[in-house]
Amino acid sequence: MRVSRERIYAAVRRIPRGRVATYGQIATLAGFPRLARQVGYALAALDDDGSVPWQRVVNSRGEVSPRGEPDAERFQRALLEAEGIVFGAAGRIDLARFGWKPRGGRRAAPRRPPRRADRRATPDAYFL
DNA sequence: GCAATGACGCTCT
DNA sequence: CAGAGCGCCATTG
Repeated sequence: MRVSRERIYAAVRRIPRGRVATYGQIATLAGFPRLARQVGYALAALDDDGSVPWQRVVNSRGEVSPRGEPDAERFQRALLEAEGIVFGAAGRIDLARFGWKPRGGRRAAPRRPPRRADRRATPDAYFL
């Protein structure tokens, strides 16, 4: 399946002013569950003409994602604060309060059963 | 074509 | 709660 940037931008445009959504959330809304990285990539490639409120997309911990340029990060934070969003002491946004909860539309698809993340070291490996 | 990279996210330590 | 590891996959060199 091909990831469409337009669909990602369309989902971002749905985020109301004064609220934020996570990369994963946008990916799901755009129809590409688990492709959160692609969302960030699409936003990075965005040429900021003001038509897409990219500043309203944050990571799952409610913080502005670190970027190469620290300036861009502060700029994003300033934009959000201008919309009335409050940052906590740890530089995080309370998603329970400012997170966007889309009404209707696409509901969360049933999550695929988590895979074992534990296949790194077998007991034998320790025996060397 | 192959390897590295990254505005992410989840699990296990 | 913080860090480390790994899966994810479009882009880039």
